[in-house]
Amino acid sequence: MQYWLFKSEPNTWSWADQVAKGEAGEEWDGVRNYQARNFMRQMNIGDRGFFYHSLKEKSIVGIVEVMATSHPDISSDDPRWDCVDIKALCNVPRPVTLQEIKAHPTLNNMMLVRNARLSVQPVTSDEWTTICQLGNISKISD
DNA sequence: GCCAACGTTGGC
DNA sequence: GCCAACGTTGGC
Repeated sequence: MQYWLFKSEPNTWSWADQVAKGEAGEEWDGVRNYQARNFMRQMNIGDRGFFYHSLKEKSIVGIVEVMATSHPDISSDDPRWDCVDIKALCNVPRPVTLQEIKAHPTLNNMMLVRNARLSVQPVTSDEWTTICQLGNISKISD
């Protein structure tokens, strides 16, 4: 299993919006960046990701699961763009802030720090574990 | 509100 | 193929 990070402006698409979709999930559409698209093409069903709120909040607030692999993004008439579908798995009881990430020796080299603008990014298993600990995520139910 | 970082576009 | 100009994003 691989780990990822999905970044969203909360006023455009928030964690609450994602949670409201429940098991139905939602297409992660609208990505118009080759690097982000290529990461989505690498995703498999069951991969997990952090849901990050940019702008004012700047924190990881949720865990999602990839429920459909990459397919054409119907929100674009340009065939270049693909997207995956994700569903909310659980909340992060104690949101992990960008400030903490930057200050943490295991996390301060994350893509989120190095390239804040990339909207879909890979996360290493070390980073995943560390953030789960910081966020008080004891166990993710299946 | 400002600006740095990054990506894209288009002229040459 | 280079690079200047421009638009967008997101942290501060």
